[in-house]
Amino acid sequence: MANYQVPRGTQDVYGEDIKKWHKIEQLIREITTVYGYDEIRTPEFEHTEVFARDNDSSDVVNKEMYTFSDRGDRSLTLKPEGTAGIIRAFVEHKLYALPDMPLKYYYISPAFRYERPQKGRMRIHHQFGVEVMGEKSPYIDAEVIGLGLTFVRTLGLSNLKVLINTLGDAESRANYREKMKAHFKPHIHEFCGDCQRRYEQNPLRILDCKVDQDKQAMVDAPKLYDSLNQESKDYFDSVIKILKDSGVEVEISDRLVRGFDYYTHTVFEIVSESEGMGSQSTIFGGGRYDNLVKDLGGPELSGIGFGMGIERLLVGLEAEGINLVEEDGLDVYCVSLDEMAHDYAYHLTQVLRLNGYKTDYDIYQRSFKAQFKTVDRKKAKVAILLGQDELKNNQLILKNQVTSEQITIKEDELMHQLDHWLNEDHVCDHDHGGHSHE
RNA sequence: GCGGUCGUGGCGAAGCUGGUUAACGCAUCGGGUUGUGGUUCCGACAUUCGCGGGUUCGAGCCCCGUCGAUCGCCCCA
Repeated sequence: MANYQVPRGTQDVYGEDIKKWHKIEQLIREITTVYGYDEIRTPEFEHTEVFARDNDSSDVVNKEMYTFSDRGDRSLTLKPEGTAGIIRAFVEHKLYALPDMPLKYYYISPAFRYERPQKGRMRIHHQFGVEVMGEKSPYIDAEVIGLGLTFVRTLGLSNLKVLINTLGDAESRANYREKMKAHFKPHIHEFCGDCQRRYEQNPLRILDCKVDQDKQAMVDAPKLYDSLNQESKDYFDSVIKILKDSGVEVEISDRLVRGFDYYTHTVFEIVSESEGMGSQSTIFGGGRYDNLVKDLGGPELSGIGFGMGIERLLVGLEAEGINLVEEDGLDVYCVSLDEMAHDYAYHLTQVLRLNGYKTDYDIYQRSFKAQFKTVDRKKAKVAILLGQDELKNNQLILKNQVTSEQITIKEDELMHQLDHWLNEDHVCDHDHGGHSHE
């Protein structure tokens, strides 16, 4: 039996939902513009090695990638995240040679991950993300986090928590890694299978474990911060200070490690604390990466970025009862009373549309009553009534649906009257519909 | 990848221990004497219960499989 459902973990977006997406995308463009970020678009798939680098042991890379063969022996992978492809482009086009560092990019892109779907977790989801590459400064870290926060707050989210941590530089991490291995060595057999695997591959991630959270060895585990060298500590302290000085309340979370192995120094996660997020509460998260550019064949340049799941953002907005889209009704609806008037209604509708009025008419030539119901349902502000008598005398009946005022006018007065009703009343309203009739 | 719940018209949702007309609400459409709606009244609207197979004289209700959703784990946006 053919399966004509959307594939698992994917969805169609239409109706009210697509309007929310438009709103979000519009705000992304506005805010990134103000912050000076340019858009970058990279392919939906890359050579597999762009994502699967030897030193990355994350689950996303290890078991969730959509990898396929490109007819020959080339292995390609649908992008599971946004950063790697952008770094690849950064290196490939030698963008680091451009005059004004750092380079600031944003993207809106699908991401593909083979996972078990859940609320706020799809097999195709979309990320809004930014990357700032080529310079390393605590001000940049603060700016990136601030940009993301400004964005979600502008949309209306307020029930948020900003978690932040540092992984330090390579030296500090190596140092910590040894301490962790030494600490867990006598106890590791008591831990879950995942932890035992992490112990070998990336001991830092043991801290992420939810199962063994309460074990004594976990509680006593060495703190990452204590293994940091002075430079790493200073860097982190600066980031925190700049954030606090700019009014961002952060919660330092020394258990925050994050899934991708390429992070160094600052890592952060902005979570929604609203009920109804399911078990996926991170709205956006990211961190700094000192080695990724080099790993992808470029020079030793640092970068930082975040990824924000738009589907998950939508869940968060829903959870806080935020309505992004207000219904905007028609400006005008043409009601016609017989066949001749109907023909006239069609032409009048076109004229009004060309003049920038959102106009519709009844294509079915239904009854007067039915047409008026549509006037209501479509929230038309003005109804134009067309009948034999009016046609004969070159007149139109205009009914203002807001005030219920009804007047009969000459045909050539129409534009003036509509302008009066629909525009002049709102001269103080900066957010008017944007009619383009001069 | 593991465990739980669920899947009935555009939407929400009944359906008793399997029995034959698949409630009800919202929305939609038509009408209440031919040119004024949002109220109200009347009427219409699922050859069919995610899909496939099985048990049975008979299944939306039972069994198996499958697809999907959802919750928790894992992981992440």
